Amino acid sequence: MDKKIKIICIVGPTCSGKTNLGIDIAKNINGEIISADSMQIYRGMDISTAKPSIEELKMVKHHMIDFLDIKQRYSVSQYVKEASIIIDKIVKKGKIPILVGGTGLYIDSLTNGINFLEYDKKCIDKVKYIDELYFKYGINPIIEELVKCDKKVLETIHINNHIKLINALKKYKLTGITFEENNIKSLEKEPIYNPLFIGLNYETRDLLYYQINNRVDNMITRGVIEESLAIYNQYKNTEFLNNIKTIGCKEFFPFFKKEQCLLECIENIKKQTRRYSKRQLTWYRYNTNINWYITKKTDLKVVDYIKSKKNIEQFMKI
RNA sequence: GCCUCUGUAGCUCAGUCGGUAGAGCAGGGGACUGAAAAUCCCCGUGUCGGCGGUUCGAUUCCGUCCGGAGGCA
Repeated sequence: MDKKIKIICIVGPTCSGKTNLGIDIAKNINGEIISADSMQIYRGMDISTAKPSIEELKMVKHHMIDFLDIKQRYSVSQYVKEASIIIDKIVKKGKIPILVGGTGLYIDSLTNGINFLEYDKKCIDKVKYIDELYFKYGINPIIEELVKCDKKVLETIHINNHIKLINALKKYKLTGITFEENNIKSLEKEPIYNPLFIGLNYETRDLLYYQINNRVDNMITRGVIEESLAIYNQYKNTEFLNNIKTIGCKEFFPFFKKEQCLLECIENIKKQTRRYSKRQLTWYRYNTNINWYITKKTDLKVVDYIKSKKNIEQFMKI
């Protein structure tokens, strides 16, 4: 009955041990890893995005990692499209696809089979005026246009969330249908994947935060400052600098500009990472299919791998 | 030892001319469909240092004790 493609998804907040577990599992069940991380896609930010090491990358084949220039923009729709092709290839080789990553939107969009409507590339120019409008006059003209074409979206998206409002208007202009209609349409096709979710987390928030703080200190000794400086120097006078959203990289820019002392930047990275992990947990909370492995210890690898292995074996038999 | 200042939320501090208190930060919760490590929304009860006194009523005034900072010996 179930012809869906079995796929293992390892999720959890940053610092919870996803990378290690993913590699362990992949080695044991003949799998390949598809990263689901919106920042590890970029080249040049190895330490700040906590990419797997060169040794780890040699152990197991990794995809969707380290392939894009910082100048390039990326999006969920591209991710779903490209990851799907890769998964298909892995399965055809007789191997197991293992999705590992912290970007909940990417994972859910893929596993829920969200179908993003294709835009006509010629149309993208038609939508540029929206950014200009916003730049010149702020959010009001955007709202005025939305009132005319997609009033309902204003009930869904908060008025202060300008990015989403702008995107909603662009979406309408590109597809001719409302935000809600787009969402319904995107779910019309049955998902082709059957995911097994494995979630990693710590027993207390304090422990998670302790791990995060430690990791940041560790990144410093491993050379994130140098790594970030190289990026800063390369893009400092360009528009691309603002595109860099990576926590653990962008926070150093005020230091390089001599606007902030180093210690402040480091503390800020810790804080931003803590907040990020909290947002990740909020994202995962609603997904009741996740099999959580909660630990008191700071090393999740051994015990939890054994537990998840049993789970995986069962899952593969179905 | 004496004098002065000080003790209020996890932290830094407002404030109440006596009617039991509020900001920032930290933190917590939530949303999320083409930027998602992004973006946005919501959340402040705490022995007002302890114990007494005055008062209908004290975190506020007075006394005393205990912290902390500074000054004089």
